[in-house]
Amino acid sequence: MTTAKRDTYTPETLLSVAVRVFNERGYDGTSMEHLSKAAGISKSSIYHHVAGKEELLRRAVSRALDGLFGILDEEHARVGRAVRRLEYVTRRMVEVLTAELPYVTLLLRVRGNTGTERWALERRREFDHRVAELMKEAAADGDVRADVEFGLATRLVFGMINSLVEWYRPDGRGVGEREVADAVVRLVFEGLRKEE
Amino acid sequence: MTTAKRDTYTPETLLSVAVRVFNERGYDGTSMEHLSKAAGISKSSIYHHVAGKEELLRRAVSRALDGLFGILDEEHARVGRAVRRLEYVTRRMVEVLTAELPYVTLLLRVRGNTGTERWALERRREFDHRVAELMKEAAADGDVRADVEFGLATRLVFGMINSLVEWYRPDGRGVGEREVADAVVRLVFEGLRKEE
DNA sequence: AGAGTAACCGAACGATCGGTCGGGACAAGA
DNA sequence: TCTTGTCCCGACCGATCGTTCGGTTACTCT
Repeated sequence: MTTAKRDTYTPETLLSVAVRVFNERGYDGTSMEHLSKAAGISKSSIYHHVAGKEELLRRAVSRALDGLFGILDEEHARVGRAVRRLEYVTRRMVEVLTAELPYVTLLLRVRGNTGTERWALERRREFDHRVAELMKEAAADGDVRADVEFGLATRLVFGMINSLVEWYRPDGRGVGEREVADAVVRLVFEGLRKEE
Repeated sequence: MTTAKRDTYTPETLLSVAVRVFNERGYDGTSMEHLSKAAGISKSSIYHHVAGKEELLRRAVSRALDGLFGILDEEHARVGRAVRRLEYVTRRMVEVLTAELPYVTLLLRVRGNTGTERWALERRREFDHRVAELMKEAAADGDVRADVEFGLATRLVFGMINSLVEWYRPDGRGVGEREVADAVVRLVFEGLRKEE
């Protein structure tokens, strides 16, 4: 049996606990004492698995960033008409956000107080820039409205997608991931007003 | 001369400094030492003007909440067809967010660790609920698309508007408040895709 | 001149911060 | 049985946390 033994921590399982607490209390609002209570082991035992608090943060935001950048490597994000690639990236972003929700949540809340946080912010800006390029291309193709500047439109669309981390909860019988992705794509591209 | 003397702090002027630092470092990531450096007075002097760190937070989020709830009392938000009221509230939210940017920014980032923060979260939920009711009415009128559930649509629209605090900076020659409000209303109601 | 007060300060408080240290319990391999 | 390594612990570290205290300066009012 390969699935047995599951009572001891690994860096990964400890990370999942830590990320949950980070999101509940905020990274700065979480002490190692909080983490030790949530994990059920002593504070010093945490250091047997990870180097410290900041490494937990680095592991978490790395996982989120890998998921996001992975989207840009997919075929549908690289080939085809820009507006179609933009729509694909939009949908995939929703999927990655919901799949890696706690990690992306943490990523979107870093403020830049430490070196790790500043690195995360820089990578985020890089991702945003890549998507903004896509929006720019779609605008050049004449496929998106010209009366909203592409940089502004990009930020607003990012805002809508990223807001998922503030309210989406995957458990139980809420809205499903597919339903959210459909709603976001519809609202972003077609708008709220009923089509006549 | 009534405009002279402006070198001593009042609770209000101290608040504006504190809110700026809170937004730069996060509330939990800001120490009273940070505040004293930013204000140019000693740590203990801060307590001459305000009761403590949490009172600064309470004053700040109160100001933001007053601005937001004030919208709902305005005439255009109370009378008329629901979809028109919704459009009005959307535009006014952008205006309040930009006008009270640092205060609303702080409000949107509270996590609920203290009593003050939990109170702020509760009032925010109340505001969100009021706007969701508006969306529900517009849907009942048949004025907004029926293929996106109204609660989901409300959250996504809130997400787009609230994302302003992550990037909008009023200084210098960036995008103006009016331009942002126009862009948000257009994207929310008409969508990104070019109209044929 | 004297009293009152607003604005500020340095020093210190107990508590908590992230992190270190030496060692105990226990299972596996020899 | 002895060694080795994993996993964990309580006790403790110096630093920093939000806050308090006693006092000084400077201005206003009488």
